[in-house]
Amino acid sequence: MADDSLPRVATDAVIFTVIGGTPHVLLVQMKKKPFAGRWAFPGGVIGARETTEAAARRILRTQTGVTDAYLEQLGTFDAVDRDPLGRVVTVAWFALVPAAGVALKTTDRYADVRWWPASRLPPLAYDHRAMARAALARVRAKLGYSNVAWSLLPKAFPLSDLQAAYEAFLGQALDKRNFLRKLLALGLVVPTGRRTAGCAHRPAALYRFAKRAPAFVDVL
Amino acid sequence: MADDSLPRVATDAVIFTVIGGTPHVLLVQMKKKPFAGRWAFPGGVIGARETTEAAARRILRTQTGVTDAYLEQLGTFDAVDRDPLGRVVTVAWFALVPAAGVALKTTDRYADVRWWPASRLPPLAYDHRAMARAALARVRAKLGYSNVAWSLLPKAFPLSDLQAAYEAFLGQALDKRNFLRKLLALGLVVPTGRRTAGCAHRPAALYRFAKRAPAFVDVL
DNA sequence: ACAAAAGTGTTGTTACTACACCCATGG
DNA sequence: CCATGGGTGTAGTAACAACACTTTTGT
Repeated sequence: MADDSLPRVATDAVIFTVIGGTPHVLLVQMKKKPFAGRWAFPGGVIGARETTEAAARRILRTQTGVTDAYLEQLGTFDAVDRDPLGRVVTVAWFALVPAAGVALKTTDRYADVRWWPASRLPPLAYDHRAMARAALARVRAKLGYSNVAWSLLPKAFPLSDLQAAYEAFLGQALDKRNFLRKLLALGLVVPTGRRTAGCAHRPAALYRFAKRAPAFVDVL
Repeated sequence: MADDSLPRVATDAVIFTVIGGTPHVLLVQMKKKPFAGRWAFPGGVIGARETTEAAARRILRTQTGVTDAYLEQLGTFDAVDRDPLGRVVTVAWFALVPAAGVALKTTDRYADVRWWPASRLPPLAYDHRAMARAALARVRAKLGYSNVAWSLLPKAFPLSDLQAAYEAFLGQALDKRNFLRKLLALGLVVPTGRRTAGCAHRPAALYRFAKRAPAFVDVL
């Protein structure tokens, strides 16, 4: 048993993706009391010589297999009674991953793992509802002033997919022409020269991000 | 002695103000080894039933007497070796206070307390240099898209003081006319009807913030 | 031929930037 | 009367928003 006077330090990972034009987050279903059956963000107490960032990367890898996603510290949640079993201070991180090629892996720690639409979450354990709100607000803002959308898409993508990702998180429709113009003018995306194939309509040009690394840009 | 396998949780407070047109931060001089004589942000391990926000408010009150400043979580710093005496995870908060009416109070914990110009800091203890960089970047950004500048000024102020605060943090000159127009158009400041007096030049109209509470606005 | 999504230009409006002179007060 | 900072308007420019039809492919 841990010393009652010292808080334990944990990490929670809020993992976002876009599925079918709407933002989704990864939730796990808890096994243990007092939240058995409840859904929550995957997380846990950090190792003795582990940083919270390393823990977040570990969780991301364990649950999704993704290793190079955009990962950012969201903030620390430390209300005294947030965990009924004792004082736990948790550092939340959020990640953006492309939906394609992610195979969710359940572990024996959890009863289930699932993508949930970010706007229709089930009741969550701990203070994870507030965490979800904060994370969604952060991602929305971040998309507007940075290039982090690269982390939501595969290396090459039709422009409509990128636009759909923006529309999904921003919750509003954007104009195709203005959107393309802006992104090209900023040098954010560049054409690969390749095209989509096998879809029942005109093939789309594939683009890639000029930089797949965080940068500040006025997208909107 | 604390259990070596459990990190301790601390808070550090990065307290900003504007003095003579340049941004300053509050630093304390450490007494104890291994950083005796070094400057650092005031901070310390949190109480058993204390949140990091409460701790930050306590530190702010203790060092400056200020109780109602804008306070925001900056982020958590948790490199394994950031404290040579053992694992300490610290949650940094930053505050904005008006220079006028702040009487710095030293405590017996520290050898000295002083305002330092944010661009010319002495060597700092721990990872506080990185903390300072992050805090300054955050404040700069925040001033651009929010009304938090209210926390840097007294309740009534001449417009030139507000402009000086912006210029101090942004590091660039702004145009008087454009600045006033923008703030009025946004409804961010309103004239009080009163004027400055006793200065050796034309008296300035005093303004106040429409809201002295956090809000999002496109200032720049 | 039809369905489905891709691609492509122009125009009006708005917001931003740049800029210089006179005014009120204290000493 | 002089020094100091306060106060005020306009015009050019650049960015943004709104908008509809044609093209290419698969079935």
